[in-house]
Amino acid sequence: MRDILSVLQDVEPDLSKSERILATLLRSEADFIVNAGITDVAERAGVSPPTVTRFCRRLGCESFTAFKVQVAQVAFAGTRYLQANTTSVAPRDVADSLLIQLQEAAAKTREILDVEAASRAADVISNAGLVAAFGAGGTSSMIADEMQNRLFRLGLRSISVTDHAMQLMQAATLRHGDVIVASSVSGLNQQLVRALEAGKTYGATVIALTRPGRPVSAMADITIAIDLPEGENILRPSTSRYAYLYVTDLLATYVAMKRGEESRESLRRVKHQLSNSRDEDDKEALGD
Amino acid sequence: MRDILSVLQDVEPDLSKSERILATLLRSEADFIVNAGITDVAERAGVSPPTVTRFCRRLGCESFTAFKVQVAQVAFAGTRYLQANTTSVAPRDVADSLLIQLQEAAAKTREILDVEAASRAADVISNAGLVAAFGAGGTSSMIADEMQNRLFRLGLRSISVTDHAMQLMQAATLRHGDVIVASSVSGLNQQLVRALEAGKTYGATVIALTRPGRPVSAMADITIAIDLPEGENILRPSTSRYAYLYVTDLLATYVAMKRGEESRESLRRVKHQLSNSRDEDDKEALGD
DNA sequence: ACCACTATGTAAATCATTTTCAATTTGGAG
DNA sequence: CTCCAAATTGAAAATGATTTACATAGTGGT
Repeated sequence: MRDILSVLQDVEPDLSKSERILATLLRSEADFIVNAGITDVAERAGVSPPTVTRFCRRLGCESFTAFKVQVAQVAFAGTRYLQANTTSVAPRDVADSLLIQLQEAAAKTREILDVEAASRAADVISNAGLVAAFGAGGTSSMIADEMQNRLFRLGLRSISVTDHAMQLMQAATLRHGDVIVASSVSGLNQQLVRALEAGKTYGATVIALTRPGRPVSAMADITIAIDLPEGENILRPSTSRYAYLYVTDLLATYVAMKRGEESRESLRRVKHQLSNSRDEDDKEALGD
Repeated sequence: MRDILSVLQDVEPDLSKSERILATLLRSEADFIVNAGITDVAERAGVSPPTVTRFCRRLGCESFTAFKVQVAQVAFAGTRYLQANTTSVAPRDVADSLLIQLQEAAAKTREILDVEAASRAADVISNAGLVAAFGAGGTSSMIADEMQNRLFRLGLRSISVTDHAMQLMQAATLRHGDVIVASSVSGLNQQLVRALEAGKTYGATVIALTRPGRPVSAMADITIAIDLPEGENILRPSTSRYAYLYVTDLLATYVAMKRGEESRESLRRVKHQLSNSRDEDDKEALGD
């Protein structure tokens, strides 16, 4: 289902004068439209209600109400998200823009997510002798650490290796039943591929969180595909870290559920030790 | 502005029988409601139209149309996000549930975010002699690392310290003009507080990403408040990591913008070296 | 078992939206 | 420049959806 703003972009060329006024209103005051009747919208734009109806039709909506729903879906947080690629440097606008990028990255990932593959991966991890999380570079090493951080709490033996030489060495020590969880945003990391290759020759299973159809994925037994377009603004961070973090969370949650009581007991122990040493409120989250 | 589902959760206890049917329908078939009239909704639920109107009012909406807009804002991805607290263990449901938690965490953070404080914090960081990112425990140490990872790319001298003893030692070496960025989800971490105290006595400015009104915040010159309720399901991860990551991104982006050309040049260099050594496609993101 | 209060539905009334149609404007050809 | 045809727009009527008012059924407490 296409969103109403991209439709607007398409039909904009053959819009009439009054309709262009409405288009501007839509882009700048979507939150107003969402909470107004057709009369209010017409008045604010200085056109007549029938013109508004016609505008909605032209945008592919059956009625004004259907149109409003579409607008609401785009303006979901009720505010100024529509200026997602705004060039504004006002702090509030930058914050909003960043937020919508985050939301889009996560939603897109969920959309293309192969839950079946993720579930199988969680199965393999649940029964692993050792889980080695491999990754290098900003996002990937963060994910490797996070994966380790999440899995050890569930009572799994796990390590994070973010150095290529160490990955290769660690891979050499693996055996059948062990698992490598490899993250690579580009999917091109040759040194990582070499480590995975080594691990496989010793019987380890390779799970890759990466872009499909690239060397890292080719080496994996199970690939959980994550494929996001990167933004163009070099000053802005890549949103892929949210996608990777989401998938890591998901895998950890699946593993926790599969292991059930075993994981619960392990988490309880971790928490017990933490709250003992810190005399903190028992309700605090696991790990600061 | 509270979202309609949290309102539903609140008022659920004093809902009548028919209204409960509608609540179920709302949770399971929001996408249907969004594209239907009040008559259709009434029919599908087996109740009368006035009951639907009354249900909407109880949820704080002026009219059925206003209600539909609210629903559309929550169900923006057109699917089944609404079962946020589902007890289903089907992989797809778990994935959706995790996603909505992520989205909510980010949206909530954006809502209560003090952009003015964040902007001031970015100013301080931009002009720092050294930025020391402190954090310990799962989320906070990840954030400290990430902060360092983001800032050094912008040409700032920065380090990440995730060990309490090292934090104290490092703090002792700081001087006027240096900055500590401290993360603490609980806000109670006493050892972190001690390190901050030390840093301040030597003239460092303290920026805290933490829960307001707690010891860590009390020690900070600038607090960027992050305050999220934690879920009850122990097997599920805390969503606060997304909120912290979001704020980290935001700070890094502000800093990058404030430093402008200086940061751009630094990023370009980092990228240049990376692509030289890896012979990767030049379009790849900075750092894997 | 009765009463009072709440919940729900029916039908009428209201209100918003859409359709129809007439007026105005625009663009092109003579 | 002027006239005509087509497209655009708005006023008013018509439609259709939603809400209100009221009556009935149900529920819980004394």
